[in-house]
Amino acid sequence: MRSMRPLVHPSIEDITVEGILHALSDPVRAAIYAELAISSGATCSNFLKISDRDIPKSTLSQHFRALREAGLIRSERHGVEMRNCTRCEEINQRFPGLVMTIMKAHQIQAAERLPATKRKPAAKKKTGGA
Amino acid sequence: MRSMRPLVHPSIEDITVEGILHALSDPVRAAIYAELAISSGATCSNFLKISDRDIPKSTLSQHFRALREAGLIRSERHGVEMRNCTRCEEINQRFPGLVMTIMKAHQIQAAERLPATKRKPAAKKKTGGA
DNA sequence: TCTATAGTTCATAAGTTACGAACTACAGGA
DNA sequence: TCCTGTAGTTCGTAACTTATGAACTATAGA
Repeated sequence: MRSMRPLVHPSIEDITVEGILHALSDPVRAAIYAELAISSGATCSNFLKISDRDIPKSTLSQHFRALREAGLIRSERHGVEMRNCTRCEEINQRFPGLVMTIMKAHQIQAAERLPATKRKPAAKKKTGGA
Repeated sequence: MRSMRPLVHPSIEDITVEGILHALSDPVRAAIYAELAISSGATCSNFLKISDRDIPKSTLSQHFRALREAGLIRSERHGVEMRNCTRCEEINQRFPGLVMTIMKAHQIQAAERLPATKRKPAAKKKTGGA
């Protein structure tokens, strides 16, 4: 009988920059992380569809594991489901601005891919033009 | 007769966050990039030894290619050698702070690995205080 | 031309990732 | 208690990626 290995959450000092970059270099994982940063507590199956793409649940489960073992998220079982939240405050203490800047860059890139008409009007800059 | 494919330098709008993160998630590539950020113009064979590790030149060549094709560096042949420099200003325009913050995080991590006596005393902060 | 140096390409072995099938874990009935 | 449904994990394996030695290209200088 196979048993279920316990969830691994590295302690803050065992989190590495390489690990964080690698985890967030995958677009599916970056999308999951971005969503969790907004809606803490989301579960694995909340992500069976990501940006019009179906992701098999075994794949999703591995992505959550990758994020968890890179130290980016914390997962907790609640009954039959798994609630996830980011560890952004801890990580930000150790690597100031790192995760935030990465997610911001992902946002910039996503905005560029949208046709201009679908983009949210950019927040007005102080130096806003004519 | 095999020919030598031309160097590929993506234009700034084809550079992706995923690509940057993936390229810099490798410790050898991050070390190369860090060094290039200081000593622009370094060549491939300047890196045959990195942090006490010997890297075969074919491997190094692939790492330079990965950095180049991710858009992080620009390589130019000068006679028999290849001079490399970062594209940090361009990238910083498009993804503000991204590369700098990543390199800073790598530095923080490297400093932690050194025994305290070997660490450079941290630069004094403006708000540095008792 | 020949020789030396710098770097690239190719073949392939080693490592990593994606995903379906089968499983564990838990909750809520009957 | 057992049964059923839902959530997520593990395993096997196919597909992909990466590292490296050997053989190559490209260039400089004698």
